[in-house]
Amino acid sequence: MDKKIFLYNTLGKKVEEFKTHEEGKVTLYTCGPTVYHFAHIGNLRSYLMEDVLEKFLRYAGYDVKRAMNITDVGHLANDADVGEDKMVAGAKREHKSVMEIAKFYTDAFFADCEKLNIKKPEIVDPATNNIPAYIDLIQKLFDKGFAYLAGGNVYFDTTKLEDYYILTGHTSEDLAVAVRNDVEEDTNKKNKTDFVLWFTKSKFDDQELKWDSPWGYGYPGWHIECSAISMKHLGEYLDIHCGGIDNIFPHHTNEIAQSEAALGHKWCNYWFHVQHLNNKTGKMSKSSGEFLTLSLLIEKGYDPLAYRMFCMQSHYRKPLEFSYETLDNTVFAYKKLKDRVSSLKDEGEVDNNVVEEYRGKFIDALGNDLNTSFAFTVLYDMLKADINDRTKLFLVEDFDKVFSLNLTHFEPVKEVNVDSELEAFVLSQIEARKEAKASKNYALADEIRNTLLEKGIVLKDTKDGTLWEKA
RNA sequence: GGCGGCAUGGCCAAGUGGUAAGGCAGAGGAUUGCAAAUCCUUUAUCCUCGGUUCGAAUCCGGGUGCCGCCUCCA
Repeated sequence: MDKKIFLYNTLGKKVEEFKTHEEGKVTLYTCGPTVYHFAHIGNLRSYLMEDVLEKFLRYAGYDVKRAMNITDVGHLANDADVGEDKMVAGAKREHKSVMEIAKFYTDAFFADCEKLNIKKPEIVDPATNNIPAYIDLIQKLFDKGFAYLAGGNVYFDTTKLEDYYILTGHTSEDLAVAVRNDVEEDTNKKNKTDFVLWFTKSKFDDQELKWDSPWGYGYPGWHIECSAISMKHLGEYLDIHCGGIDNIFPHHTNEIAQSEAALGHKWCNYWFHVQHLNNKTGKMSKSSGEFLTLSLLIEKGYDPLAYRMFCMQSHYRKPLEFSYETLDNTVFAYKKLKDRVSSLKDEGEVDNNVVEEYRGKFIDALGNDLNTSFAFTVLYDMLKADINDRTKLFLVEDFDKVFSLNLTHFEPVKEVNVDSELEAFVLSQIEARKEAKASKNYALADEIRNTLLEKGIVLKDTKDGTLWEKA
């Protein structure tokens, strides 16, 4: 950690030097997925950039402890503020039990992550696993006078806080005028911004998942899980809390409210928010617009890692517009980059001075509010520089700890057992073509090349002879 | 209506006061029997108007456009 790292902090709305609560250690919390449907590639953009953040912090020398929840309890079903819990809706749609649905989509989520080389956080904890922790936390809020009971539900009283709007820049007047007209107001609340900590009496009666509590049989409000799960695993002081930008209000605002009310001191120092992925019509979301999943991209023939590179070429705090044109652009760039790396020879000796120089540039780029785009520039500059191939390979492998683009995983051109027959055939064809060329029978030479191409074999004539690869 | 973000060449994108990185595509050249691959060269005054400054893409103010949030969403 000899280099300073700077990150944009939503709390304060500016780029700040990153300092951990405990020297050399980072506690990192991520709002996990709600597992009632597949994640779309916009969701995955957030997790992807958070993965880059985590890997970069490790690269820079921090010991990172990261936790993530899985939301397998109630979220509402649709825009109109009516209907049933989303998990229940998902279960009905697919004729499965709620917990089966949760398991299915949790697995699907992590399968997507794996394809994108997103590391699974070492701590993943489902919301349904932590009911006693929510009850403890809510009890604490009662003891301290922040919670009240109304109409059977437990609410958090936001007026008891000094600065409820710390994350958003709103004022209480703003919301007083603003509230959307399609939302049915909850008359139990003392204040508009108060939120539910525990439901016993819900508009949504067909909740399948309910638990006993001191306030009655019911289920937790949707903010409490993140506070409780984070504190359970990461303690009273959190370094970084990540999430999508649309979680700033109300979810993260309310997390801060309940956490700091319970703890009696500042809870989390840095708030890291990833912007949306848009398409031409606007935000990609679960409830509106095009629902593009990773599986769909794969079906269309895209390498998930090309999507990873697509995201990293842009900045996490900029809205990114998805289009196939731009993705195709990245597909070419990714292939060219890998080809370039694969052509490096394992020659020379690793030059440690050069390594340190470029590692420094790489850390400077990413340490500047995770400037992934510039990190690629460092990579390209390094590949162009006048240094030996082994040093380049070493650095590519090193940078790839953060990029995670499998830049040094080359497809084996020849698989000894499986393709030896094919290899012999191709080599004989190459030899035949060479002879044809030597006798200036170009028609035959081209025919051989075209025939191989139809079989998916691409020939490359180089100074050292003809090479081939499977397209 | 309130709050917030964004606006750089065909596309993506860096840049945080000193005179426009990088990638992809395109063009020209080298190489090739021709191609592909590879290598070299090459393409902008930064949405608009005004201000501050010796000097602004970069700071300030007014527009315009796009996007998000305002208790379902990453």
